[in-house]
Amino acid sequence: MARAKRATLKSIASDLGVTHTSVSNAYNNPAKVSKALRDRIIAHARSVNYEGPNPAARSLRTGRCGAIGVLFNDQLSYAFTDPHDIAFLRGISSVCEEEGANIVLIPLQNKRPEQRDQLAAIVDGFILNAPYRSHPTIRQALARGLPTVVVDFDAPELSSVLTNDRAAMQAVVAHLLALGHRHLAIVTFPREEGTGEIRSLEDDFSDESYVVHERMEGCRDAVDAAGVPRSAVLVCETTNCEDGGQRAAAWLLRCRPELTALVCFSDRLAYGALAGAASIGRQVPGTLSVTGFDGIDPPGGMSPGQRLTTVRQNACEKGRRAAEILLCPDKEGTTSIAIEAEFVVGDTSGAAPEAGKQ
Amino acid sequence: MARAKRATLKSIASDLGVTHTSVSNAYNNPAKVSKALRDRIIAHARSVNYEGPNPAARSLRTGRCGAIGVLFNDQLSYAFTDPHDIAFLRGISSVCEEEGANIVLIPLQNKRPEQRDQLAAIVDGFILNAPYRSHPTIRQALARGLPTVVVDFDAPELSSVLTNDRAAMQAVVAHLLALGHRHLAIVTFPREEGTGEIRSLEDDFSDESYVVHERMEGCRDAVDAAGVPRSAVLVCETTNCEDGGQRAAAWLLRCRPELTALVCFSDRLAYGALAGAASIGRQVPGTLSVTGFDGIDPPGGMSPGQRLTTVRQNACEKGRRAAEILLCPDKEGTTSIAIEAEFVVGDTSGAAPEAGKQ
DNA sequence: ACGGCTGGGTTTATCGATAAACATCGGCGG
DNA sequence: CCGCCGATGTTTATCGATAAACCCAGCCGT
Repeated sequence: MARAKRATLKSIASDLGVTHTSVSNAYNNPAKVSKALRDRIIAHARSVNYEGPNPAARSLRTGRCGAIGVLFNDQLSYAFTDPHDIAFLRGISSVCEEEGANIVLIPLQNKRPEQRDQLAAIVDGFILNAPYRSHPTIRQALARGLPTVVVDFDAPELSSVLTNDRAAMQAVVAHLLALGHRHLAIVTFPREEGTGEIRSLEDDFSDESYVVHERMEGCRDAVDAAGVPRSAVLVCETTNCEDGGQRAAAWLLRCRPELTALVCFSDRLAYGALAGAASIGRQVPGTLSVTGFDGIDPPGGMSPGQRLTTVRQNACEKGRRAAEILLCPDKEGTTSIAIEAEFVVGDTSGAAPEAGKQ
Repeated sequence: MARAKRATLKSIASDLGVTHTSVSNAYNNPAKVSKALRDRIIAHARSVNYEGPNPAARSLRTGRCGAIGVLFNDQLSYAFTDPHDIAFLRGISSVCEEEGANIVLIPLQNKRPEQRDQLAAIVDGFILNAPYRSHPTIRQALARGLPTVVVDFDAPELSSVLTNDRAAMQAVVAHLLALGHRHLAIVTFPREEGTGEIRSLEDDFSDESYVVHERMEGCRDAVDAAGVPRSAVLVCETTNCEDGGQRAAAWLLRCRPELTALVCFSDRLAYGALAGAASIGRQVPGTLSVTGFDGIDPPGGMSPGQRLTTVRQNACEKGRRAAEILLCPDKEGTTSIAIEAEFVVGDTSGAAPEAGKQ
C-alpha cells in the first residue's frame, strides 16, 4: 500500500471547485467563509483523510510554529537522570500544556566535529539552560535572533531567570566556618577541558559556567569574611552524579585526611559523597560534614532518616517562569526574574571534630 | 533596537553577486561549489549573522525536519513525575542524541473543546505511548500518515514495541494465589470516565487501555487456572501516583478488611499502598501482601530495606527501541518488538495470614 | 436612484528554501 | 580538430500554505 499522495489545500479546493484560500479560511478563519461552505469543506477533507494544513508550510508563511526549543548543555540522556533537570522540564511543560505549545528538546551536536550540522529545530523561541556560550549549537540558537530566555546563564541582553547562587553558597560556607571547619573541599562540576588536578579557591573560575563562577564567588565571600585564606579551600571537579560524588569523596578523603567538610555543588554529588565517606569509615556529621545544593529528594534507598544540609531551589518554578516569559510576554523588551534559593540546615553538617587539633 | 530583517539565502546571494542556489549548496552540497566561493559565502553569511538556511523553509521543501514527536496520553507535567515515563524518555533521547534528531514533546489538547486546534507539530514521525486512540490529538497524529511507532498500544497496522504484560501479570497473581491468598484486590489506573465504584475481575475491560486490558487478562489467566472465581478479585481504580495508591489502599482495607493482597498496576501505586497499609496498621508482608509493576527505584526516603515484589520492565529500553525503529529503519514495512518484563519476588509478598481462617 | 457597506469569495504575491534541468568552459582522448 | 566530460554555476519549478488586495451582489439609508 504505497502511501497515497497526501491531500493539500489545493487538492481539496479543486475537488470542491472552490479556491484554496477558502479552504484555508475554513480552518483558520471561519468567520470569512459561510457555514455551508465550511461544512462542505471540512466534510470532504475528513473523507480524504486531511487533518488540516501542513504545519511546515504554515510555519514558513506565518513565521510561527507553536513550539519552544529547550537546550541543556549536558547530554539529554543525562538530563533525564537528574531530578533537578527533570523538575525544570516539568515546570516548562506545565506552562506549555496550558498554552498548547510543543516542547522541542534539542540535543547538543556532539558528533564528529566535521559534521557541524545545522540547528534544525523549528521553534518560536528558546530556553537555554546551558552554561556555555561557546558550544556551536548554543551559538546557532543565539544567532537565530528568536525570543530567548536564559536560565542561570550570564547574558544581560536576554530575558533571564536567575538564582541567588552566590548568596546561598556564601551561607553554606559561612555555616561550616561557624561550626569550626577550617579544612574544606569544594566538589564542583567538571570543566569542558578539566585536567582533574586539585585546585583551590585562589584559582581563576571566570571561564567556567555562570553557576560555578557565582557559587565560587559566594564561597570566597564567606572565607574572606572569616579571614580564612582562600588557598585553604580545595576545589575538586567530578562528573555530576552520585557516582562522581562518591569517587571524588573517597579519593579526596584518602589524599587529604585532614578535610572535615565537603561542599558539594549538587545534591547528587553530596549523596554520592555520603556514600564515599561511609565507604572509608568517616562518620557524618561526626567526623565529616557534607553539604549539597538543589534540595532534591534523596535517591532511592539512601540515608532514609538523614536530611542533607543543602540549598533548596525550586527547579520546577524556574522552568515555569522561563516558559511564561517566553509564552506570555506582558510587554516588549527583556524580563529578568530572580528565584530565591534557601539555605536549609540538615543533619549532615556538624561541629568540626577536635577544633583544637590544628 | 528593532530586529534587523533577517538574512536569507537570497539576500546573501545578491550581496555577493551569486545565485541563491550556490549559497544553498555552500551549506548542503559543498561538493557542488568551489572551495573559494564556499568560503566567501560562509564568511559573508557569518558577518551578517546568518547561521544557515531557515529550517521551516527547508523542511517544507525537503519534507523532512529532523525531529520526532512523542505523545503521552497523560499530561506531560505528569509524565515528568513518573520514573517509568522519564526512563522511557531517556531511552528515546539516547538514540536521538546519537542520530542528531530533535524530540518534540506534544501535550494533548485539553483546553476548551471548541478550541479544537490543529496538531501543529512539525515532525518526521511519531512515538505514541498513548493508550487511547480516541483522543483528538492522537487521531490527528495517526491521520498524518507519518512513520509511527506505538508503545504498549494496540495497533497491528503500525510498528510497535510491546511488553508481555499479560504473562507477567499472570505470574504475579499466580504467585499470590500459591501463597494462599484468596481475597485480592487489583489497584488499576483510572478510566477516562471512571465512576470509581469497586468492580471485579468479572467485569468488562475491553474498552480500557491496551495495557490495562492485557494485565487484566493475565490476572484472569491466573485465577481461572487456580479455580478461584473471578468475582472474588476486586478491582479498584485510582490516579497513578503514590497518593492515589495510598488513598485507595486505606479505603479498600477499611471497606474490605478481609483483603490480604493488593495487586497494584504500578510501583508508584504500590509504594503508596504500602504507606496506606501502614497508616491503618496492616503489616507487610505479615498481614498484607502488596505487589507492583514497573521495577522503579523506591521514592526517596521510603521503605529502605524492603524490596517490592513487582514486575521489572525496562522502560529505557522501550524508549530506545521505539526510537531506533523510527530513526534507523532496516527495512520498509512495520517492525514489532517484544520486550520481556520479568517477575521478581521481593519482600512485600508473603503467605496469606491464617490460611485456614476462611 | 445612487454611493457605501458588508458578507462571501477570488486573485495574486510571498514566505525561504531545495531539486532538477540547463549553460559554460577548459581539458583531453581519439 | 571534434566531441564529450567534469567542474562550477545559473534558471526555473515547486514545496503548501497565509495575507492582502480586490471583486461583486444585495441591501440600506437618504
